[in-house]
Amino acid sequence: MELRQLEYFLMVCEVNSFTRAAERLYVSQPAVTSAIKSLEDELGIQLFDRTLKQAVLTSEGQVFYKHIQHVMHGVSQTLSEIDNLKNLNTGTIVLGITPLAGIAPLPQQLAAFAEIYSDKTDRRG
Amino acid sequence: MELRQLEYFLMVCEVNSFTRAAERLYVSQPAVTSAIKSLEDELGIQLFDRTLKQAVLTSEGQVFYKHIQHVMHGVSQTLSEIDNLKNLNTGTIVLGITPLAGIAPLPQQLAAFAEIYSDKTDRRG
DNA sequence: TAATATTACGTATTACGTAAAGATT
DNA sequence: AATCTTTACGTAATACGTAATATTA
Repeated sequence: MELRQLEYFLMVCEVNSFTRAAERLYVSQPAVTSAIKSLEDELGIQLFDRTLKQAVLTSEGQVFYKHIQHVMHGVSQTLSEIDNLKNLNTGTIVLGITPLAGIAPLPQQLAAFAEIYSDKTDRRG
Repeated sequence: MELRQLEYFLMVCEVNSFTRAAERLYVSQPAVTSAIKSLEDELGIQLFDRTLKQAVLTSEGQVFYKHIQHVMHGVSQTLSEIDNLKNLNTGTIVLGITPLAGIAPLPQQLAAFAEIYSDKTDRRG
């Protein structure tokens, strides 16, 4: 099971069509068919009913859908948080000071840092 | 980002070593190195500090770890639920009856079904 | 030097697109 | 007939293992 397959799966669920899902994912229809098929094979269940004009979830597919929605939401949140870390919107600064260095230059350095990131710094006292 | 990479990542976190993670995953060390490295490249952050003898999470790695734990737990739950569905431990039976068929044979048929799956049937009235 | 992680490289797997065929209304 | 899905197949990308190299205590 791969995230790519799950992504394709959610898209097919949303648009109820392999063709339209492929369009939105910017891949070919066969790519979607193949991904969903291998997913079904691995899970050992059929996810969609293709007998109708629309691709509609089977009852098992519905169960899978609910779970996978949560999983992919978690993935999204993870990537967002990582992006925040990279942009320094979130983060923790660890200060280490040796006795010899002294604390004399500290206030000035902290002020300089806060100045640079003035729009992003949360000054707690 | 792929589930395989996340699986490798969690294992390295657990054992604090690429070598031991590889052993537990039944793959070679280079496979783990490569998977983690491509994950780091894609995320744009460094997940582990390798300067020490042990592979230890960076601060960003710790954030990623917490999120991914939840994601993978969700994946596990999903697979468990699907297994339950396949084993008929969970499921919904939809009954459809046409007027012509009549309801006369129904009680007998339901009784027969409940008999077969007596250990798994939740009879609600 | 002993233990650990990385790099190099050849092989096998597979995701993809194009083209053709099958299936349902 | 028209629309949607699947199958066939060739190509490009990549996951893996073995072997060699680098790095740190």
